[in-house]
Amino acid sequence: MPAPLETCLSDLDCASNNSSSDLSGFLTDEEDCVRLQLPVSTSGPSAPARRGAPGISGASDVPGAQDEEQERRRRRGRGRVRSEALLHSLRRSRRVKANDRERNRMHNLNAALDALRSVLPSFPDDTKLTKIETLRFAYNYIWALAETLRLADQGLPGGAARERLLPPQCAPCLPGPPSPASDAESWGSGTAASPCAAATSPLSDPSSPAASEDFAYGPGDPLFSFPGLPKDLLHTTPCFIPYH
DNA sequence: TAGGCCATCTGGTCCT
DNA sequence: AGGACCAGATGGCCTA
Repeated sequence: MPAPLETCLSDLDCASNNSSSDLSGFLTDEEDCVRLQLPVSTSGPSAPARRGAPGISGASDVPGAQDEEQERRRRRGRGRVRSEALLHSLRRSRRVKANDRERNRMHNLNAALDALRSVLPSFPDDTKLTKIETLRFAYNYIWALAETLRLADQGLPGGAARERLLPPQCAPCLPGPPSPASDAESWGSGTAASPCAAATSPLSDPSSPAASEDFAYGPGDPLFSFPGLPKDLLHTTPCFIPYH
């Protein structure tokens, strides 16, 4: 008893899961027809012996014009079924290969995402950013770094610029994600009580979209912070990735 | 148990 | 024609 179609297809899936995208040769005539529980082509020397095989046809082998016509119809029918099966199998093989490519593509995408995570300031141990968090955080990080450079280029004397941008109190102020509550309190406030109050707040920067409600992360979001940069600056870092 | 995140499959669309 | 890309669907795993 040949394996049912579903089994054959799942076999194909298993083959693809083994990263075996080479499916050439799986569509050979008889083998495929057996696998797909379909009639084998009647062409060729072995065809007559297959006539009348169980499950294919109940026709007799008695010669005659009527029988020949029936046989021709039968052969045409078998051919159609066979071609449909081959078409189905062809589609299936293409799908399997496409799945393989898609899987590989997503693996590459994830590898790139891992590479991005690796260059972002690290969070506490065992904390892995999700995909969307990684993208948003990276955006914020780049924005903050660019903002730092921009401020540094505004003619502040070297040491002063650095001190203003990175006041000593702020250097260690973000060893990890701050609590949302404290973030919310310091969001854009720039109060004198803040250890980072001296830092420039880009919130006043008209080019900063930080205040827009369209942005994903608010002041309470831990992804607004990372070590080594002024808190005020960090907390006003925009994120252009809107919520849906 | 509900919700979030993820991997995978799938069909459609666009591009080369 | 075949590959890349995309978005929707689905099911598994984990956590609050």
